Parts: sequence; C-alpha cells; structure tokens
Amino acid sequence: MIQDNRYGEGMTSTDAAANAAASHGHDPLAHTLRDVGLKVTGPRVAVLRALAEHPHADADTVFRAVQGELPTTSLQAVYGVLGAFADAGLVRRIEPAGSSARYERRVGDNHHHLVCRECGRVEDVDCVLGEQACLTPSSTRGFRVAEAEVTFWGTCPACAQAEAEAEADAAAAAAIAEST
Amino acid sequence: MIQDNRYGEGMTSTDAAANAAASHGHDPLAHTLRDVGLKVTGPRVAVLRALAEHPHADADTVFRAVQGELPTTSLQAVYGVLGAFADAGLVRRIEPAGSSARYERRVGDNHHHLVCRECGRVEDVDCVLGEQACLTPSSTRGFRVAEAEVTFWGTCPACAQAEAEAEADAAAAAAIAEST
DNA sequence: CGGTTGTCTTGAATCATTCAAAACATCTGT
DNA sequence: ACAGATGTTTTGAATGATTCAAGACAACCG
Repeated sequence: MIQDNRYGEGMTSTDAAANAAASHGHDPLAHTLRDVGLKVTGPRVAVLRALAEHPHADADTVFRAVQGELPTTSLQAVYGVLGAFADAGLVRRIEPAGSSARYERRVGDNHHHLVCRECGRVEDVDCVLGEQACLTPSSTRGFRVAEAEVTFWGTCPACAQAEAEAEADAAAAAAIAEST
Repeated sequence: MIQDNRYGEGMTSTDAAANAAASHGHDPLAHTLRDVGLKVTGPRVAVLRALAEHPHADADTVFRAVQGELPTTSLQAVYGVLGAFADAGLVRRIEPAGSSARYERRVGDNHHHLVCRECGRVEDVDCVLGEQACLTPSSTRGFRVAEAEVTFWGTCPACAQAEAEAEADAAAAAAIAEST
C-alpha cells in the first residue's frame, strides 16, 4: 500500500503541508486529480488545497495561497490549473458582476450564491425551490436550457454594520453642527 | 404645445433620426432624461435610441449605433452615459459570465435572462416564481438580501442548429472515410 | 443672454485574463 | 528503476473591456 510515500511519519502538520507538493504519491488530493484523468503536479495539489481553505477565492487569492507552499508557482500556472479544473468539472467558476472570477470546489449540487454588493463576499445557499423550478423558465424562447444560476445580491453582515456605524457618525456630526 | 420643434414636418425618417440629436427640445426621449434629472444631450438621446433598437447591447454595440447618427461621439462618452443611466435607474447593467457588460432599458420589473453559452445572445424571460420566491433564499447567512438575479444558461436556436449541422457534417465525413 | 454646473473629448492607464514558445516534469511501458 | 511521449509550467508579452484625468465645451437656470 505505502509504496512511494518518502515522508511517512514524524512530520509536523506544517511540514506535511510544505512537503505535500513534493510527495505526489498518494495525497488524498492526488486521487482527486487522477480520478478525473489529470496529472498530479505540485501546483495542482496546492491549488486544490488553497480552494479548500478559501471556498470562493479568485485567481489572485489562490495564487497567494499557493505561493505559501510552492513559491515558484506562477500566476499563469494558477490560471492554467483553474482552467483545467473547470474543464474537468473539478471546480466551478463563478463570475459575479463587478468582481473577478471566483472558483469553488463544491460542484454538481445545484446551489446558489449570496453576493455582497459592497465587498464582493460570496456565500453559498442551497436552492429553496427544487431543481425542477430552477430549470424551468416561463418561456424558453427556443433555447435549449441547460442550467439556472441564481445570485442573491445584498449586503453582508460586516458591511451592514460598517454602514450603520457610518450613519451613526454622520448623525452625530450633524447634531454637533446643529448645536453650534 | 409645439414650441421649439424647429424641424416640424417634411423630413424623411432618416433625416429625423439624424437631426433628432440636435433638436433637444422635446423628443419623447428627452423627457425620459429630464424625468430622472439628467441633462439632455445628443449622446444621451442617441444612446437611449440605440438601446431601444438593441435591447441587450454591450458598450461597443451602443457606440457603433450611436456613431450612425452622431459620428463625433466617443466610446468613453458612451461608457459615461451608460454609467449615468445605470446610476439613475434608467437602464439595467447585466454582466453575464464570459461576455462584456450588456445594458437594457427594461428596468424595475423583476425579469430574468436566458443566455446562450455559444454566442452570448441574451433574451428576456419573465419570472415564473413570483418575486416572493425570487427574494427568498433558503438561508440568508445574515445578509440583507435586496435582489435575486436568475440566469438561465443554454443554447440559442441558431447555435443549436449550427451545432446539429456540424454534427451531420462530421457524420457524413466519417461515413466517407469508412467507405474508402 | 451670461454664469454655473455638469458633460464630452482626448489621451492614457489599469486590471484580469489569455496567448505563445521553450523548458520541464509526470506518467506509461519496459 | 529508465527513457520516451505527452502534457504542464515558466517566462514574457499581448489583449480587451473598462476607468481615470484634464481641459474644452454645452445645457440649464435665472
């Protein structure tokens, strides 16, 4: 079973993370790659790991995360890897209006997104209406419909609070101005 | 009523279109602009007209349409006008993944879109589920939800046909190859 | 009709993303 | 374990949509 794990045991988890890219033998992530017919390489494993840590990361966020464990990886490699993953169905690429493309590992489960208009933060939401409703527009106008994408736009808790504080400050300033 | 329409009658419709930009007096479109507190200018009226003709145009399409009646208008002016219209709520900007931003006059009526994955063509569809359902994700995760955007991805009739023909050709070629 | 304010033109910069060629590494069969 | 074939990464540069900035200009108010 254990055939070419050259690092076996006795590593800290940090060592494990740092060296994982070199031990292409049988990371669980390596299997994920082989399962879809992709070669196992350092950058690919690192990108997979980065996506696990950052569930809706854009290419640059993935790039910076990957650099932590594999400093020689180029941004273009990250784009290439993400593109290959998307083609292989390993990741889903979403492109919310106003921000750069985001990538997520959660695929094939018909879920939707909540996007913050202020900061661009993205969160998952399960579909309330079954797939059925999601796949049925009122009129297809002759289109062969393959998928429905639902995006809920709003304000995330952090931005809502920042907004409330800004308003409170403005009100205070107005009160001061009025009292002089 | 007719007070400063300096062109009154006797124009061809082409003349009317070409001169409309100069007659800022009271084009119905001019009212549209004044109603939202925007100054009436040639480029703005022309953009409004272009959007009426091209319901889901991108900036460049609008630019080319505008040039037909107002050749001195710059692309940057078109971007500026479209941005001002979007801010004023006069147009809605949609940004389907993989294509440049599209602009549409139909606003405030909770309708959705059908987008062709092949050619990027966009068509309107009314919401099957009332606004109610559209505004209710299964979990808001603390977000203040303002709007739901639904995009149906598929293949438009033209691209579906092109695809079918390409397949037929491939099958024919395979048959020929087999018979030799 | 003149002044104020906002808009347009011109020119350039920015950002995310993609392209291309050569160096390199993974996997396959031995 | 090794060498070849194939696919991946690096490096360097290009692309396209969009935005920024400054000055020239035009619309609207009174």
